Amino acid sequence: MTTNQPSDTTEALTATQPRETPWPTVGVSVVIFSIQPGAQQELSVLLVRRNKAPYADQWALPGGWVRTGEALEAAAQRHLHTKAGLTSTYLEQLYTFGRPDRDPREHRIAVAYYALVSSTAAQLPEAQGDREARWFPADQVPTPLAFDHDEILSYALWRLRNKVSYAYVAYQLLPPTFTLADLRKVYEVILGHPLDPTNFRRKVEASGTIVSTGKRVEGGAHRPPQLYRCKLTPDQLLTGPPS
Amino acid sequence: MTTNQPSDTTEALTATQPRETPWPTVGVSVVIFSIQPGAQQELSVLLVRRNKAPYADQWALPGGWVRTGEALEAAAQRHLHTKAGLTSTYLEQLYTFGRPDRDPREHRIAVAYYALVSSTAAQLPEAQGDREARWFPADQVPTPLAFDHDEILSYALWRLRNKVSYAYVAYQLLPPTFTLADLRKVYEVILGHPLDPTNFRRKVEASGTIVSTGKRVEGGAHRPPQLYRCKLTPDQLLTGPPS
DNA sequence: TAAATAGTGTCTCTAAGACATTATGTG
DNA sequence: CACATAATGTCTTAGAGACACTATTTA
Repeated sequence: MTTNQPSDTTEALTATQPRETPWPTVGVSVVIFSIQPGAQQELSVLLVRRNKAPYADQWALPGGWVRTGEALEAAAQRHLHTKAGLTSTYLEQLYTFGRPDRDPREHRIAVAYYALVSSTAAQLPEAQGDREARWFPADQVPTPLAFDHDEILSYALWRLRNKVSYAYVAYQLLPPTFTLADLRKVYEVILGHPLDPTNFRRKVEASGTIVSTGKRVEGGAHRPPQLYRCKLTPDQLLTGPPS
Repeated sequence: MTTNQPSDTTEALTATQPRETPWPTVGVSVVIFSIQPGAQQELSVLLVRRNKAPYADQWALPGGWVRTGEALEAAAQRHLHTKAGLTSTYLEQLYTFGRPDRDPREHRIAVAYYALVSSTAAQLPEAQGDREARWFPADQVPTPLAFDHDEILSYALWRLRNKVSYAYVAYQLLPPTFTLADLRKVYEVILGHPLDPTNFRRKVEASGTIVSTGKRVEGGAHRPPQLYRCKLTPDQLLTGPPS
């Protein structure tokens, strides 16, 4: 019975034949999104490379066990921190995946979350602990991912693309101050198509979710844009902005 | 260890002090919606009365264990059937509730589903198995419900009200043939406010989701309305109709 | 033919999108 | 001054909602 005891070393099992647990076990998986700073600003996802069977050497979503007595979201935050070295301002439950054969070792249910981290905080990851961790453009991940993580990822992408069009989640991907062009870029990158700068400005300004800091970007080759700050009231967190 | 073995009789435990399980256990809870036929057509929810501690005699959502090797949705369907005697055409995962203290006995995670059953199929329930089962108007349930079921129910209501405004779920609550007034009533009951019959008709007809059967309702005191049938194409299942 | 509900036609208002135009900074 | 991007203003169009009006059945 002790071999059924959950721990992070349980994954060291090399046996790939299914194990009969007395009931299904539970883990969390986290899809971590960010927009990488630099030239090609793309929507990116953090993946870790597995170093144990099953799916050894394949890329996977960070995640792991839920401990007895631990809230689901706390478990997600914990794995976000220990596996990816990140702290997220935004963490939302996605869906729970429970196909009995999704893990060849045993019936393990995964509660999937997605996290948004700001482009400033997202720089550091790389080589976290013993596992290799890397950012990949969201539409160019090294498929197939381990387990059913391809399915989880595409669902997360769908949800994010959906959510961005009716809620103010885009700010979570930006540093504290940003230009309107930055904000627009976030929407464009997530939605996958360009937006009219004119109409975008009008909608965002009408929403009342941003305040000018008075400062401007310096060093640009041309007319410098204003720097804004996000000002979200609680009731604005749900309903939203551009499409 | 055998006392930790999940089974439907585990609930017979009378001890209310928390039990340390090696890891969290998993169950499903199902919010079953229907619109009861008859005079006051209201949005209703099926509840079962608990006959064991904890929360003995209180009303609760039907649900129970997920078996090892059983898919989550299959577990939801099974409990829908055994606890409520119903078969649902529509079953959708809602959210997963995992607060460690949500069940006083142990850390049990609940994957919540909601089901829509047509008003014809919904007649029969009552006295299913040994437990009392009853339909309650969705906004007049006997609070507090057992566990965190109040929270689950209000989330389900929020989701249904939301979903009805962008997806064609209303048809799931109706018999195979129905009048436009019937369909409108479903929307009104879920949304909680009246809709303009004129504009409603226009939108539904424009959506192309209904076909006239050519028949009319007979026996009415006045001009008889047409009977329609739902004709949903796969790509219409997601995006939608009236608000 | 009166009552009641089914079903049609039309108007207004708002918001999204397209796009022309003006403003202001840097080389 | 040339250029590039920021920011403003205006027009068109599609859709939601309000509501006046016509049609058809039964008592």
